[in-house]
Formats: sequence, structure tokens, C-alpha cells
Amino acid sequence: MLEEVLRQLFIKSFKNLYAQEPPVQQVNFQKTRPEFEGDLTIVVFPFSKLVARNPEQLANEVGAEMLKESSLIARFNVVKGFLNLLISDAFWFDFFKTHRCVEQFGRKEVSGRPIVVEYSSPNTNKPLHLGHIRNNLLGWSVSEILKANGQHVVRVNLVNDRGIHICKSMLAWRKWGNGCTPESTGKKGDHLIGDFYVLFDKEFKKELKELLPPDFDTLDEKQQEAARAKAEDVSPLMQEAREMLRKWEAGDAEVRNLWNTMNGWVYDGFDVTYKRLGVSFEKIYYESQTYLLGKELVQEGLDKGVLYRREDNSVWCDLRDEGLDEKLLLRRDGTSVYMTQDLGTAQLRVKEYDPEKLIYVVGNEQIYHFDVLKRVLVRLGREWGKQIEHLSYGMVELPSGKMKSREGTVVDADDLMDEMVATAKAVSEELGKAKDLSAEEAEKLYHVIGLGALKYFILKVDPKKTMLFNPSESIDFNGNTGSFIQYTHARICSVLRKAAEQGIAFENEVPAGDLLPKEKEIIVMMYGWPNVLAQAAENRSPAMVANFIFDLAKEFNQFYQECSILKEEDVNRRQLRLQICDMVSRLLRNAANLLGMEMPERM
RNA sequence: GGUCUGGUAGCUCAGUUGGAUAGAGCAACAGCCUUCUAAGCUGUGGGUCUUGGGUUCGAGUCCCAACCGGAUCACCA
Repeated sequence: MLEEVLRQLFIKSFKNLYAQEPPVQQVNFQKTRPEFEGDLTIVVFPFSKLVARNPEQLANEVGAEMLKESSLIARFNVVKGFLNLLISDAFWFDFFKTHRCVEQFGRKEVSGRPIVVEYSSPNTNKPLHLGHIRNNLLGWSVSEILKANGQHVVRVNLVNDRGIHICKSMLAWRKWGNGCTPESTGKKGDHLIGDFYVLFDKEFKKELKELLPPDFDTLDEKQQEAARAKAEDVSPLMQEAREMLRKWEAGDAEVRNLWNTMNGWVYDGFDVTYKRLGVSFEKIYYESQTYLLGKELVQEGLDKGVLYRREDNSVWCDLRDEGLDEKLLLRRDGTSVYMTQDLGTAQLRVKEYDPEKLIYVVGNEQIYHFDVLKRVLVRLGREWGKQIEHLSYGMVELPSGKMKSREGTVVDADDLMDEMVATAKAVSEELGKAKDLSAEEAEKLYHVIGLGALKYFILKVDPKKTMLFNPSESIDFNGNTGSFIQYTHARICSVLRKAAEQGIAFENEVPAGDLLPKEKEIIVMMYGWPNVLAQAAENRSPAMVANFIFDLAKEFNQFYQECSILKEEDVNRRQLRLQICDMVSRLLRNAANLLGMEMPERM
């Protein structure tokens, strides 16, 4: 690593001069600002006190010594306390020569125990929306980034396929569906079921209105809540739904059949969406099969005395001494809650995979839940609970605020993808880009561009931040966008194609010589990729990869504008530039793939 | 109210062990296609980094306080 070598060189030179060792952690590098000559800069302020010299003098002395000690340094200059080092071209040539043809530059060999990444985790009572898109893209991309960085990753999905909300859809379908199916209506299964969920809610609200006391509006908040709870309790629709849930839990054949059929429709719908989105899983868990799992753990906790039972028979974990609250683990009727089954599924995964880490990609509204989950596990003697990591991401908001299913203010995943592809098509046609493609190739291209733009739009934002999506402004195809990256790649491919047509061959050797600023800048940037990848993995941040490929693409486009490639007359220089093109295209492709973006060869 | 989290250009966002004159894109304006793909490139304008203190050679970045926003604190999942 360049920085490490330079650090040692700095320390050695410093010792030569002043006969004492500078504190290693203080020897830090930053990229030299473009207005000064140099590649890397050492800030010498921290050392000036040590040897009683002013920073500028110190930098000059150390710089001269480093120059004398190593051929790595071509030149140096000093501005105030900043020692700017210019690395010799030979170093960059050497790097370029050894890495330009590496198929997956920066990628590490996979080893070690797996990381289990859970993401997606949909409910089967409604179709996926923009929030799920963020979740799915994040989960998938973070997994890819971890893999590229040498981690063994297992992607899992936990489908919430049971509970009162599913029963609401089932009940609505039975009451008002007239036996309709995805086939008979021509609707995707998940959308069909989602419509019945909404319908239930609508009818239920109507019913509720009748059941609320006439003076409801005049009551204070507390009284209103009580009145509502009372009305919900006696609501015939709600009673029916609850009855259905009881039958489901009792294994009632008719209910189970209906449940199987309807969930089947939803899964078919989800499969289409997942496939289009390009995400996948090694294993899918279903809550209907895991919801009883945590009970044994709770019993164990009771036996050990780390949990306790109240008089009403409910079971709790007291976390007040850790600054949290008491947490319910079993209801008074003995049934389990969300937390209980999460305890159970975590235990199951540990048994199945012996993972080094469990990552849960779940929205930031559940931070508290996962905090509690970890602590309860540790109380139960499961030290691996500490290895649980909640990768929490921010909500996607609309200009009107949060998306709410019931108020119809959600951006549907399928609709959004349709729109992206349609816009990609319109833009391509307007620019006359797809003339030479067959209809089939063109459709494929529109998909790649539309989805690429969507994925980049979502992933370029730091996961933990709330992000804004404005449906009235379509996602851009110019500027800092997925299309820009793809376009740059296609452009390079075009140059490489033309080179082949003109019979310009790639040579094994990299022609020696000097590097022009634009050529060098690209090579320097590519040199930094393994570090970016490592940072992205550590921070679970696809945004870092997105920023990198944007910077690289931007740099390349400037190079492309300033420098001829095929028309360069100096054959050595032409060769070098072609080789740079080749490496840039490969790196852009590999890095963009980590975001789930496909890279077209023409567009 | 407690806890967590955010506040950077008109808008969307970068800015990660504290470093030099805070950066992109969009939008606006002005240029560049008979020459390797103009989904591109170049330039102009646009900032009290919410506010006030503190730490130090140096703070958008660290600490404290205030203001504004969001999340959460369920016998829902």
C-alpha cells in the first residue's frame, strides 16, 4: 500500500533528521488539492512542536530527506504546514501494468464464517412499494459488496405470511370477491390481495362509524381512544377476522386452504417483482413456520430466572436497569409476539449457519426493537446476540410526507418500474439511440437503463438518511445518475469496438513514458478502488460505491473530451489510452454490478 | 416527557481517523457536435454549513446548550 510505504519513509526521514520518532498515528495522508502540484499531502503541524521548528521549515527539511531516501518521490513542495508529495510516474505505471487486466480488480477471495443478511421481509397482504424497493436494493447490494470484500454471505428473507392482517384480506375476498382470481381479473396476485386488504379497511371504517357513540367528536383524546377500542371489539367484521385467525391457528382445513391459495397468488406476484428488481435469496423463511419458535427460549429464560411471569400469566423481560423498559415476550393467553419469534428465528439461523454476524436490513423505526432483541438474547445467555447488527435505513418520503398505505399515498414498486422503463424508452427514442437494435434488444436495453436509473437514485444516498422522492419529477437520466455511468461505459465500449474494427490490437506491454494529467488522474483514482470497496463494506454503504463510479465516470468523460484515443498519432500513447479505456470500463462494470446495475455495451 | 436521528446552494445530495479557498448534480444563464456516442464537455451566477458557546495551530466534522424536523417508547408486526 502506497500510504503505508510513505508513512514508513516519513518516519525514517524524520528520525534521520531529528533523532526521534514521530507518533505513527499522527502521520496521516490526504489527497493533494488540485491547485497544488502533488499526489499526497502530509500535514506536518502536529510534529512542529516536537522538534521546535516552524511547520514550513520542518516540511521542507523532511521533504528533502524523503526525496533523497526514495525514488518513489519525484518532487515535493511545501505550502504552510502542508508537505505535498509528487509520486513518480514509474509507480503508477507499475500499478497499472500489474492490475489493468485483472478481471475483478479489488475483489477479495471469499473465506470465513458466513454473514446472514436478512432483507425484504414483506407482508403477504399488500404489494411492494418504494420503501420495500429501498430495502431490497440495500440488502442485495450490501450483500454483494460484502462478498466482493471477501465475506461469505447468505441472503435470507422472512416472509410475514400469517396474522390478523392476512385474515382481513382473506375475509374481504370471501365476502366480496365472487371467487375472482389473478387469472380472471388479469391482476398480479399481490395487487389483487392488496386491493382486498384496502377494501376490508374501507368497509371496516364504515362499520366503525356506526358503532362509535354519536358524541364521539366532542370527546377528549383518551375517551376517543377508549370508544374506538370498544367499537373495534364489537365490530362484526373484526370479530370475523379474529375468528378466522383462531381457525387458522387451529389448522382449520377450509381456512388453511384459502390461505394457501391466496398466499400462492401473492408469491407469484412477488416473484415477478423480485426478478425484475434483480434481487434473490438463498433461503426464504415463513413466519407461519417460525412463529412458535421463541417459546422454548422464553421457557428457558423463566427456568433460569432471567424472565418473569406476571399474575395475569404474561411473560416479561425487565430491562429497566439497562435504561430500557420492560418488554413483553408472551401474552397472557400464552401466544407469542413479534419479539418472541425474532428470538426464535435468530436462534434458528445460528444453528443453521453458525454465522459470524447476523445483519437485519430493516427500517429505522425498529431501532428500539433490535436493541431489545440483542439485550434479551444476551440475558438468555446467547452471547452471539451481540453479533446481531441492525442495518437501519431511513424512510423514503414524498413531498407530502410519509407514505401511508391506507391513505393511498404509496408509490407502488411495479408501477414505478414500469414508469422508469417507459421513460427510458421515450428518452432513448428521442435521442435516436435504439435505431440499430432489434425490438427485443431495445426492450432489454430500456429495462437496463430504467432500472439502472432507479437503483442508482436509491443507492447513491447514504442508507441511514431519510430520502425524498418526488413522483411529479421523474428520476433524471442526466447528471449524477445511473444513466450517466452506463453511458460512459457504453461510450468506452464503442471506442474499444472501433479499435478492433480498425485492427488496433492490445499489447501485453504497457508502453513506458510520461503520464499526462488526465491519464494519471484516472489511474490514481482506480488505484484507490480497493480501499473504497473496503470502506463501503465496513460501513455497509452502497452509496460509497455509487460516489466512486460517478467520480470515475466524470473523470473519464473529461479525459475523453480532452484527449484523442484512436486518433492519437503517437502509437505508444494511443496504446496506453486504449488500455486505460479497457480498465476503466471493466472497473465501472464490476463496481456498478455491486449496485445491481447492468452495464450496456451500447445505448 | 425519555431515547435515537437529522439540519450543508432555490431543489436533491457528497463531504468517515479534525486540515489548505466547503463540492457535485438538477434548475438558470452563456458556449462546444462534417472529427472516438452531446444521456457528454467547458464556463457564469448561487453558501452566516440552523443558532450560540467551547476544545486548538486549525472545526461542516469533536463537546455543551438552544431552535426546528423525523422516528420510537403497544398484550401490532
